[in-house]
Amino acid sequence: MNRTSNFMPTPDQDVLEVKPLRTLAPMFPAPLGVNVVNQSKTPLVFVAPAGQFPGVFGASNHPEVRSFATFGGQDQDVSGGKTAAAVGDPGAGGGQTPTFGDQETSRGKFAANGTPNIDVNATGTGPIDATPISAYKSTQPSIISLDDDDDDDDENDDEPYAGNQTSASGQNIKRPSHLSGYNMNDNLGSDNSNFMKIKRPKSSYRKAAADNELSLTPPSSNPREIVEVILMTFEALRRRHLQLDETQETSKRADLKVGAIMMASNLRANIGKRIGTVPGVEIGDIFYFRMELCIIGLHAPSMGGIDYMNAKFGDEDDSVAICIIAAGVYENNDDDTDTLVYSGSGGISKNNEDRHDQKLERGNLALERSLSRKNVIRVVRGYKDPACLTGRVYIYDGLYKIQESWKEKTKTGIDCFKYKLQREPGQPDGVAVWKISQRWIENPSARGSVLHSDLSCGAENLPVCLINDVNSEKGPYHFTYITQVKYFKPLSSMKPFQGCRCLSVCIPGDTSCVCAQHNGGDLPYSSSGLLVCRKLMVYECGESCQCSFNCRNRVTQKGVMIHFEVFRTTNRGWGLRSWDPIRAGSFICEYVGKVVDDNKVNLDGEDDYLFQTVCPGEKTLKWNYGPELIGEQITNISADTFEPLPIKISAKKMGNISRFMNHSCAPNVFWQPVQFDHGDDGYPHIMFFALKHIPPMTELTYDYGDIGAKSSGVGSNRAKNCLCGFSNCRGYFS
DNA sequence: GCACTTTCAACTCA
DNA sequence: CTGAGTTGAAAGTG
Repeated sequence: MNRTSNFMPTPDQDVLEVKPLRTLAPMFPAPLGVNVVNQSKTPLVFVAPAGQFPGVFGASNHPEVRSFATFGGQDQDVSGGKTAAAVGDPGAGGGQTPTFGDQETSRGKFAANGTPNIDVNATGTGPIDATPISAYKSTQPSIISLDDDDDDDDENDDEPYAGNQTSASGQNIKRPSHLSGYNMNDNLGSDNSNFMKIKRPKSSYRKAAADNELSLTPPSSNPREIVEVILMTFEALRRRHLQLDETQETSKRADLKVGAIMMASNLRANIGKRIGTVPGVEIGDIFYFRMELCIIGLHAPSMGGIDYMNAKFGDEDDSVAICIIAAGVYENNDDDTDTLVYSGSGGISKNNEDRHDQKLERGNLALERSLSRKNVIRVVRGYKDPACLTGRVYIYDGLYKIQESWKEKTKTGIDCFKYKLQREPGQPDGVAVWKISQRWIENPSARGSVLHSDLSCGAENLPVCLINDVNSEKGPYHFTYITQVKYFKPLSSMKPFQGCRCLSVCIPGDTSCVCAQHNGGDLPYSSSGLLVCRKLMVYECGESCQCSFNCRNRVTQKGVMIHFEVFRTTNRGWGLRSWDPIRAGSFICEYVGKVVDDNKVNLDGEDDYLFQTVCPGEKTLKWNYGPELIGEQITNISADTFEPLPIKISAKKMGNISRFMNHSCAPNVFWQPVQFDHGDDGYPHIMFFALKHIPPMTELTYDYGDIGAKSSGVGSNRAKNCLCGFSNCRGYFS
């Protein structure tokens, strides 16, 4: 396999040469496209916690069957649910009608190649990206170290790209020579006081134990995976920072702090500016912080709306725009998904005195130059987060070109530059998917191809649509929709759950909260309900707790909060996806079904809907990584130490939406044991959480597990061939 | 290289 | 619940 191919322009492309304005040094060292991965490094080193789940046999429950929905089986011999998330060859799907299924497919599946499925080069005469290398800190382990020899690592050839990154003006990007600045134990005359702005209590920046040192080597040369690792690390650190900040009265803005850490540690992708697509970033990708755009190389300014750079056009240099954020700060109409009128920057001010006409400089000038140079410009659109009143979501909407520009007076009477951008043809839908799914949320009847408006018949908080826009099949085989797990013994006979005595709600940092103690001292969810870390077990507050139902430590027990649809896939039965964007760490749903007696499980024959706690692949196991960057122990579970739970749940005859989630070796969902209504840790609730940010209409998949790994051994003959086709596909699943 | 400026953030709190 | 006020990081600019 040609490991460099993802980064190289094809030789015969009409390549635009991009070079720094003020240096003569080439932007990237030869040879072009040298890969950024050092294979010799161990990927991530995890230190797994000791211990395992106590395997006590539990009792049962009086599960409440809140609804009874049945569906006639069709004559077609295709089951829903547990089938491999087969990935179609992009070219093999000929004849498919363009549907949202296709849209979804193009997002998830083509991701394996990390190659955007549009040919920017073919879309006209405009210049193209000629900075093909997705730079990544690969050769130096990112560790927190007290070891400060004050040497000048800028001359260290271990960082092949260090001296070659440039800013838009061609200046070398200043980088830290070491990470010791984060150690609050000593200052050591660090050469960059920027580090000291990152405030963390001394204790949390202590040196990581030697056996915890890791190198955050990307999992592969696939730029998509690199970007995902960067974003997952950012989010994991941000959630943890938030958690720490709550208990200590430190300042907030975990996004900025973590962004700075990752910048300083060079844990970022696509360093160096470029015109056109960014490797590993796909149209429709969603983000929740500007810093995320920053660290993956999509949009460099941390606040500014216009990203621009000097590029060479023939023999001439020109400063052109490369990416804009349209977040509705200035006046703009946002009805059309293919055109965008963007306002130049400057002029507006909070107090009216400072208001002035916009000037044709910086970003505005770059946009003007892009109009004449006709280069493509990335567009990111920002919207209010429907799930969070104060939050924002950013959606990457692909490449646009400026068609015209003009100057007009705003309502407040200042001159404002306007730029009309037109979306390049042939790109998959980005914001259009967002807009239409938002419309369905407001008005579900606008959704076409509906077979059933609510599979749950009112049992869930929100209706679950059944959709088939692929073929004539009328629905999955008969099953009963239930919303709670059915244990084989009554709940009252199980070990009781020890609750807390917090009044009103549990407060972070309250050392007397029994529930926090169960969870290792911290509340497991952030204030917005995101799971902070993956754990062996999460203990929510339950009925035996004194706190109210509004307590933050009650998330999964409140049930489904997402607008789901069960939809017909093209080649793997029925699948599950969402109309809502889902943020990493969000609760999705519970694996509901009938808990089966371990002694009988093999007598029941084949059960495609049997959930077992089989060890998942490393993408799932690595969800938390990054704690070592703030000097904490790594608490991840590894495949070697993973211990399955005795619980087995069958959703064959009764279940909920989770029975439709397909398998993938590159999943976007993971399972997490959660307890709140009994104390038998061998039989917890199996709750699903988002592994990463999931755009609307993306199929939800989790890793069914690797039966080849150390696991229960039960059902090892049940292996199915996996067709998911991702670069690291194991080839089978349980 | 340093100080300063600019900026379609992201909070908090009244 | 909204808007004003506050604290910001990165990178351009001189």
